[in-house]
Amino acid sequence: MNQTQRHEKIVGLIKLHGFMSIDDLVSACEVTPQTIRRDLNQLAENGVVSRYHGGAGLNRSWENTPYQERKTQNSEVKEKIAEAVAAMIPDGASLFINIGTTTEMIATKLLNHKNLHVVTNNIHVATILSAKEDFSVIIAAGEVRYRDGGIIGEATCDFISQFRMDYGIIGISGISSDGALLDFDFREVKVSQAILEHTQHVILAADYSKFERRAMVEQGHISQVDCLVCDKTPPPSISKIIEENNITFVNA
Amino acid sequence: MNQTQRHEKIVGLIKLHGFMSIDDLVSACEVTPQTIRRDLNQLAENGVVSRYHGGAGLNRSWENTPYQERKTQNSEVKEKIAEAVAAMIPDGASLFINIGTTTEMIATKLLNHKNLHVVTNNIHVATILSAKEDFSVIIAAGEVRYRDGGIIGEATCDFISQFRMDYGIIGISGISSDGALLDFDFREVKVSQAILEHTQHVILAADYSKFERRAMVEQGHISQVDCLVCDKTPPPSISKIIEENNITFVNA
DNA sequence: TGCTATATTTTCGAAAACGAACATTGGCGT
DNA sequence: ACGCCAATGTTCGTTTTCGAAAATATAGCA
Repeated sequence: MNQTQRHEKIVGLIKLHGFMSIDDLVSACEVTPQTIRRDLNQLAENGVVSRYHGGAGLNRSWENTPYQERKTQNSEVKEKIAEAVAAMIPDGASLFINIGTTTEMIATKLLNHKNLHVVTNNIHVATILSAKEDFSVIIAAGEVRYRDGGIIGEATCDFISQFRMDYGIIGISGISSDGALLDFDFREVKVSQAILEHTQHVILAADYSKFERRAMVEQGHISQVDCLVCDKTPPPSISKIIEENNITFVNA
Repeated sequence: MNQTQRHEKIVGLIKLHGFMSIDDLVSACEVTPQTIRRDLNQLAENGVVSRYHGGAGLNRSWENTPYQERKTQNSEVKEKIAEAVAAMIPDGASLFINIGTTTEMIATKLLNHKNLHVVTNNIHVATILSAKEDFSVIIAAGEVRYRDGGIIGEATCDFISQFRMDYGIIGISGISSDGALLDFDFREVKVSQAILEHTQHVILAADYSKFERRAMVEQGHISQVDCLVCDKTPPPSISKIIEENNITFVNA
């Protein structure tokens, strides 16, 4: 096996397992640790993998830096929001979870629940939750968006519409001052609308930064949600809408 | 933040990133490296994460030892088969990829291709391939099986049947001596049948061990495939069928 | 208050991993 | 055959990480 082949093999193994120690790779490739170190350093220089003391793991920025950046942006805040949302979901509930880095964080916080029935169009959420044996995880069909693992398209909407769930957990790109929910991709919006229409309790998870963000496509209105979870009290204009529509506000 | 919360946070971060170094966790949790080590050792003892020199990563056996074991079983052989299959797929082709550890390996080998159109019912394949911007990856709907990330069910079949692809890459649980293709889960079989029927060139990837394995459900017959990729020449009874049906045999 | 148990930091010697320098091997072209 | 070059193995001093033990902090309770 030549160097090129070994590099491919190493990258493959790392992608498969998430992390490989030097020792693992030594026994897999049957070369000396030194050679593996050289390989890993080269691969890390090219940005293919991330080098750590003792081995190498998946690249922090898997060709999609913007997504990974967003993922860690505000992660403290998102975590608090995610915990608050997870606390609202009882064991055995059925729920939708849509696209968004916040909803992915929520998924990780749901791993201690029991017997959840989840329908999602987020491939990462599905992967995270499918690790639990007692969960039933159903994934919607459609094209997988390379940026963030979201599944979108007409087929997705049709599929979503077959269900009627207890809870719908939705993230959002932005909220305008008149209470409109905004997003960037109209196909994603269609899916969110379908979720809004087929859910009893809609929980909107949004950190405060969303109130200042503008996005192109209108997805619905905040009056359609039953509960808003945020890290701060929203601006006055929104607060007023929340009161008028009897929306529960949770300050995480 | 108390110990329990920190443990949750650590596990969450590791699940999110695949691997976390001690330093990463120190800055994330704002405690001493010693504390992180103690936490990680505890978590590793409970089998929640895998401890490495310099940090901790996803558990090798994420509650699903059998799957991860299968994944590394015969990995040398599977890799050769996967490379052979990937070499047969031209850039820009459209293809189905079904469930199986071999097919996942094939997916990693396809990452150097360009402009592929992929329909799959394997969530891991979708995750692997969605990292490529120029691929269009479409995932089937249905329940996500916790053991191996396979998507199965009636909705899956209906969805698959909408397409008509150039190549179908299928794995298999076993092949009986009369050439019947066998599997363990009848819902998975339905999906495979749908793939067989809607594909021009069917490529069956099977290492030699499959010829000795028995499984319950009949999925089809080897005469339905156009190409068999294996690491050794099949047993005589199968070889005869291959010749009679003009099936291309590739010895990886 | 003082006691106890648990959690965390601090300290330090041992073990592991690291990188640099050098020796060895195995093509490859002249 | 010869030398060249890249890849790999080997050796060794340096840096990092590890884990045990002692010191400090925190919380609960009589």
